[in-house]
Amino acid sequence: MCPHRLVLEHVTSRWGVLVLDALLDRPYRFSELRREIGKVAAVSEKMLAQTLRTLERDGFVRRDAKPVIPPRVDYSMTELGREAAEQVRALARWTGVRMADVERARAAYDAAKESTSV
Amino acid sequence: MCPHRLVLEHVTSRWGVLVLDALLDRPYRFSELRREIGKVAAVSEKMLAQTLRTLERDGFVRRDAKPVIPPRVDYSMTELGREAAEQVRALARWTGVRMADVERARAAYDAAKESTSV
DNA sequence: CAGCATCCGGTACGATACTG
DNA sequence: CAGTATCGTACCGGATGCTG
Repeated sequence: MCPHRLVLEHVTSRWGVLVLDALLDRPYRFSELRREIGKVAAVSEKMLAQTLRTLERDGFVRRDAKPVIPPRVDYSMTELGREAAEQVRALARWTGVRMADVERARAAYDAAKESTSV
Repeated sequence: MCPHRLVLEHVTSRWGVLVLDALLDRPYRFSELRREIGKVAAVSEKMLAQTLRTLERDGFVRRDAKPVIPPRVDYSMTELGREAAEQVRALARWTGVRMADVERARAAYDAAKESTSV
């Protein structure tokens, strides 16, 4: 399987999309980011950490851990990540814009199914 | 959860990406499409059928079943689907172009981990 | 050929508890 | 605060067999 397909899956993954979208606007601390994303969909600590690590490893997200007590870790976008995030956001926006068409299509589809089954 | 997030997930799903990409070039019959996608990654009949149904319901794919024996079903893109597919393809292309950067980032990340753990 | 029904294993994911 | 470790589950997705 093509290696770049995996990268695409990381970027378009459930939480990857939301992380990229949030970090595109400004850096976030861990819990802060969790709360921000939580406005849209509840993400567990585990999945957020995992997603961030994956994106960091792929070079999309920069992790900046300050050696202080209490711990403080800031996440921000790299230039590479910014390019990815912009495309992801464009696609996300597009789905928003076209949502009405999608729902119309769904209604038509469901209506057609209904008439054949009854 | 925002409804358009679901649409995004359909479009960027494992097989959704490949289906959209293939149908962007030309219409396909079911098994033909399965073979075409199979060049990249093996998809089961079940998942292909499921993916196609979802994309059809969302109004991205047009399904044209001819009432003949043996059955013949052609799948093609709607205008809405074409818009989505083009963005998905652009993102897929981008990951291909930037793959070298990603791999360099991964090597750096793994090397850093290695030195701290040893 | 197209595609639905069924079963079944892997893993993605969430909840909770614990650590530095 | 920022995670890791562990556990339990729900669902994704594959294999197989059957129908029109």
